[in-house]
This record gives sequence, C-alpha cells and structure tokens, in this order.
Amino acid sequence: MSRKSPSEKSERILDVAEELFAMHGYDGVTVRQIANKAGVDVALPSYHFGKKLDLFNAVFKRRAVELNESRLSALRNCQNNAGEEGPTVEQIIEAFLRPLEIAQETGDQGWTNYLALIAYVNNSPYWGRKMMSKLFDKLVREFIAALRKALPEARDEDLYWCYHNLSGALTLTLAQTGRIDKLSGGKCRSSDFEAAYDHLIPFSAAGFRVLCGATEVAEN
Amino acid sequence: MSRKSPSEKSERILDVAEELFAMHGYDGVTVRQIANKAGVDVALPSYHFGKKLDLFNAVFKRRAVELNESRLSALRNCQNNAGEEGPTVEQIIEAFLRPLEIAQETGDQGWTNYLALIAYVNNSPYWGRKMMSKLFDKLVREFIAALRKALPEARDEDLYWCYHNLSGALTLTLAQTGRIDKLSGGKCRSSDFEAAYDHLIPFSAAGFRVLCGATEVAEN
DNA sequence: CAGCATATTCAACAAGCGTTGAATTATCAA
DNA sequence: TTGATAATTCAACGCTTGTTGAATATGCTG
Repeated sequence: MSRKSPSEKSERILDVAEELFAMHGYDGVTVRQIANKAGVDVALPSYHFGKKLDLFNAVFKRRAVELNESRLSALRNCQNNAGEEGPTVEQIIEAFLRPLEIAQETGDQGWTNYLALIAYVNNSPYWGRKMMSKLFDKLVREFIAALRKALPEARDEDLYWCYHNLSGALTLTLAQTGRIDKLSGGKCRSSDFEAAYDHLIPFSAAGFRVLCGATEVAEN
Repeated sequence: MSRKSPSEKSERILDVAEELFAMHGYDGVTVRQIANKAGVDVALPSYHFGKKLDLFNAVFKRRAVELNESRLSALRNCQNNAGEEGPTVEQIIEAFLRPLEIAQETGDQGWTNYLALIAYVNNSPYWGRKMMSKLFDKLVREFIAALRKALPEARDEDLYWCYHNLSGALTLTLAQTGRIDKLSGGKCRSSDFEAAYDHLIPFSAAGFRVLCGATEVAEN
C-alpha cells in the first residue's frame, strides 16, 4: 500500500497542478506556485514527477484512462440496448457527453478542473493536435464509426465537420469561462453541465441529420 | 504621416506579438522572443506599448473595431434585404461568420493569427469573460436580438445555449489546431474557413430551429 | 532498537525574465 | 546646417524561473 500508491503530498501536487494549469495554462503557472498552494517544498514536484513538462503530462494522463473507459462503456451500453440498426444519433451523442457529468455527480472539483484542462489543450494550436490525439483519438474514432453507421448516407467529410462542431461546442462548455453567465444575465450557468448537455444533444443531433442525410427518420 | 502613424517597426512588433500570443498564449511568450523575431531591440516593445500586458491589449484591440464593423454591416445588409419578417436564421448566422473569411480573401496572415488569438482568449477561463465582453458583447447582443426576432417562440435560456454552441464550434475553428486534419486523414483542413462555415451554418441553424421553436417554416 | 529506503526539505545555481535610464541614431521643420 | 523631437539601441538592474545535490525527516522491516 505505502510503496505502490504515491504519497498523500504527491497527489496533492497533482490536484493543485491540475487546477492551476486548467486556469492559466502550462506557461501561466510556476512550479513554485504549485508547491506553495500544495503546501510542500519547491523541490518536491521535481522529485516526484521530474521536469515541469513531465508533471503536466502526468496530470493530463491521470484521469484519461478512467474517462475513456467510462465513455466507451456508455457507448457499448447504448449499442447493446439498441436493435439491429444500432443506436440513434441522439443516443450516441448522449453516450459521448453524459459521462462528463461525473464531476457534478461525485462533487469532485478535481474532475471539473481536469475537464477544463482538456478544453485548454484541445483549443491550443501548440499542444492541441499531438496531446489530444495520443490519449483520445482511439475513443473518438469509435464514436465516429457509430455515427457513420447511424447516418449511412453521410459523406466522410461532412461527418468530420459535424464532429468538429460538436467538439468545439463541448470544449467551450468544459472551459467554463463564465461568458454565457454574463451574456444571459444569469439565466444560464457555465457550471451547469447538465443543462449544457440537455441543449447540446438535440442541437448537434439536428446538425448531424441536416448535413449527413436526414433520411433516417423518413424511411421508418 | 510620420507623426501620426506608428513607425514601421512598431507595427512589426504588433504583428509578431499577434502571431506568438495566438500560438502560445500570453504567458507562453516573452518580450524578448517578440523583439528578436521582429528584429528590434528588447526595449522597443516597452517604449511603444508599455508593459507586456499593455502590448497584449494593444494587439487584441487593434483589429477589433474593423472586425465588429464588418460583421455589423453584414447583419444590417441582410436585414435590409429581407422583408418585413426579417432575415432567416441561416442568413443571420451567415452574417456572423462570413466576414471572418477576410483572412483568406486578403491573404493577410495577420488576420488568421488574430482570429486564433480570439479563440485563445474566448476559451480561457482566466481572460475569457472580461476581455471578450469588453470588445464583442455589444455586437453579439445585436446578433442575438436578430435571432430572437427570427425565432419568436424561443425561450431566452434556449437561445443563449444555442449561441453558446455556435460560439464554441466557431472558436475551435478559429484556433486552427489541425486536429480535424489528422482525424479526417486530410479530408478536412483546419485552414479552410470556407468549408468550415459551409458546414457550420446549416449545422447550427438546424440546432437553433430544433431548440427554439421550429414552427417558422411550417407556418409559411 | 538499528538499518534502510523513501519522502521531504534546505540552500543554492545559472539562466532568463520584464523593465528602465542613459546614450545613440534617425527624422524633419526652420 | 542646426536644433528639437521621436525612434531605437545599449547596458544593466533586481527578481523569478526550473532544477539539483546535499542534508534531514519519516516510516517500515527485521
């Protein structure tokens, strides 16, 4: 137990780094700030995780596996429950989004910070392509394959642009900039992921249908 | 001429700062990097623009007025061309997006960098709310008002969430992370704004209609 | 208790940071 | 040409950065 699991301070460093990196980006945070906020010496992050970039990677990787498993299981679940023709577009997108509510459900602020960190990386021209691909491409391709099956007449190009739009809307949601709070005068809240997904699912599903052949419903 | 317009090097500093800030964010760029790439002394940015943060603000403000005017004129244009009932959702979104193709049309790389900088700011939890509001809220509210008129049965809450989704998809497009290039195996290109908008306009219009009362078409 | 590996702190380093005051060059009107 | 003003460079400052080697504390094993 004591050997295998990292020390308590080690996890506290990851938690604090997660929060600060999500808020200010990689370059906007110093190792000293992390150490101070975690209540440990400046040298401890280096001891546990090596260089600053290694620490960043450790934070980014930490929850990725669990998140991917959760989303994939949601996809498999809706595929099993669906009939021969497979799940609908709405069901697939739902499986893509709902697992992200884990932050709200568990009340774990760490998950909220992590999702904001994903938004930071995904939107960054410098980090974006490489880091996201490495950890999330496999899963994303599963979802796109499911969507392709639900929209058999779709052209590949249209399918990818639709996913891009969905991904962008999701990214801005995860970033939690508070912008919609101000714009809407408080009627919408950035932190309310459930409301965001309740709107994003029908919103993007309609988009997919329009651009990727809406014959699905008419045929039945 | 010489007094009023800033010197040639002064503009070069802004151009380089724009490019680097868009790529690496505020904290990911040093004043020295900017000066080196611009081919000027380290002290010159401070002389012309003051503190580093003032330089960042100068870059962010520089093209904002022109961009806002261009978008507002596109909105007024489609409003004037439309009949009594006003423009359609598609026409409004088109007016919101097409002016952003100015970068491709003029071949000015500076505009591409600037749009990526907007994406960086808009997606940043720290900078996002304040900086975006200051420069773009007035315009955004014009567009939302036009959309409200085109969708008279819409609940305010739904309208704002729909705009949020549109804004997110646009933001990821402007960021130009190259992620869709890799995902699609080259079938889609991040740099092809025209293709992005050709897809985003019907995509988001369908979303607006589904969530904000689709009776518009059925009634006519 | 002794011994040892791990965890943590301490102290310091070389490098890079933003910024500034003084010195130098360019620009242009008189 | 001279003088004034703006533009630019030069040199340096005090401070912060990430990282490291040695010293100390902690916790477990025997």
